[in-house]
Amino acid sequence: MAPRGTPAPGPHSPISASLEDVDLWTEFYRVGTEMVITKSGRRMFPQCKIRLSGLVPYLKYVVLADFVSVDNFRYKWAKDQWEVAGKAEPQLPGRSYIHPDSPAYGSHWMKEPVSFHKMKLTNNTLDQHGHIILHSMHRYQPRFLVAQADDLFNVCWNLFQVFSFPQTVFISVTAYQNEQITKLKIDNNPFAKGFREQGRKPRRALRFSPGRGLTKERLRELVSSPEPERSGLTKEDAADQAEARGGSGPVSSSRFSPLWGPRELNQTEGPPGEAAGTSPGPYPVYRFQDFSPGLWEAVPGSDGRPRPEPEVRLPPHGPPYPAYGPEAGPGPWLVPALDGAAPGASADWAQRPILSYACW
DNA sequence: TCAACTAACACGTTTGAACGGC
DNA sequence: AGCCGTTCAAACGTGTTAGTTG
Repeated sequence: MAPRGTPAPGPHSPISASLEDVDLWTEFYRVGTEMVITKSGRRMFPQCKIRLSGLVPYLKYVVLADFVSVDNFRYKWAKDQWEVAGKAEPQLPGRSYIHPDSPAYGSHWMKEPVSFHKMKLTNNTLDQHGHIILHSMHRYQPRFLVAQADDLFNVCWNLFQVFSFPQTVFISVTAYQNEQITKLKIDNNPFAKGFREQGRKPRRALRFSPGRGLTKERLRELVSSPEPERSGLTKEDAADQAEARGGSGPVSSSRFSPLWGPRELNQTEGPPGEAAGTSPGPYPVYRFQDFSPGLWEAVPGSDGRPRPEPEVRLPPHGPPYPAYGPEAGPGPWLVPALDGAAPGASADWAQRPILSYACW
């Protein structure tokens, strides 16, 4: 237990954070990182993992992550690149992922990299699992927040710092668009090892797939249908499927160009791997707009009385990293410049509450 | 017509319970 | 009884894929 009244880090605390696997992130970033989001929630790859330093070892901290939209556009994949498809969908109620170790002593956080690998992304706006809700085909960037706190419900919001990393910008998708990203993921994600070998067996040659609009009624119809086939699946097809699953079927070729391989990174283009903490000092006071009441209701011994609004300071502008518009170089993005704003700057950055909805 | 979405699938990894040996 | 290592099955996470929606 941290001794109360211990001098806390000053406004210019030396807390810093660096991104782990920065080379991998950079490699993904250079191709145009896509993160799959699903209704049931999908983990991120590469993983969000940061290394913290400069914390006071005997003080407790809460570490959390949230996501901010990078711009106000919706994107589409056309002609092998991302193009703006229109205005962004209205922002969803923000959710934050509180690291399950929170709160923990500074020494704990600094002992090893802080991993957010259990964090999941979803496009289900009605999600009740506490996953991070995002719109598909939008660009987002994770932010990492470190706040001094003895417990989750007694956070010292005057002493927090926000970290973000330019190479973690991604576009949320429901299915991969860029084959290069698919290849990168398969090559680097151990869970995708089954897709790494060219000799993998063809699957589901003519498998029944319910698809998006299958209702229970329709499913019942199909199941109870006297027809010997579903979705055109004949006995011969079924036999073919069985054969394919049995391992004696033809070998499917890789969907990827043999020319695609590890890219040599241009270090001069790569964004810095370490984020400067956004010191709370000079930022205007920001108040919560949508702090989940449920969070407060969960406080042990809560008396139900309204609590004072915690104060949060946010950076006045977008994160201090290079723009991602056309000026940013031959990246994968085709983004019109914003009027009166730096290309790629986050128009909503200062409008997004921190910890608007916490989940863990 | 087509981009976007969904969910079952095969396959590999991770996790944790059960077990045996010391 | 407690610890440690091994085994094994279930759970989990992955990209693929084809049907469906709008």
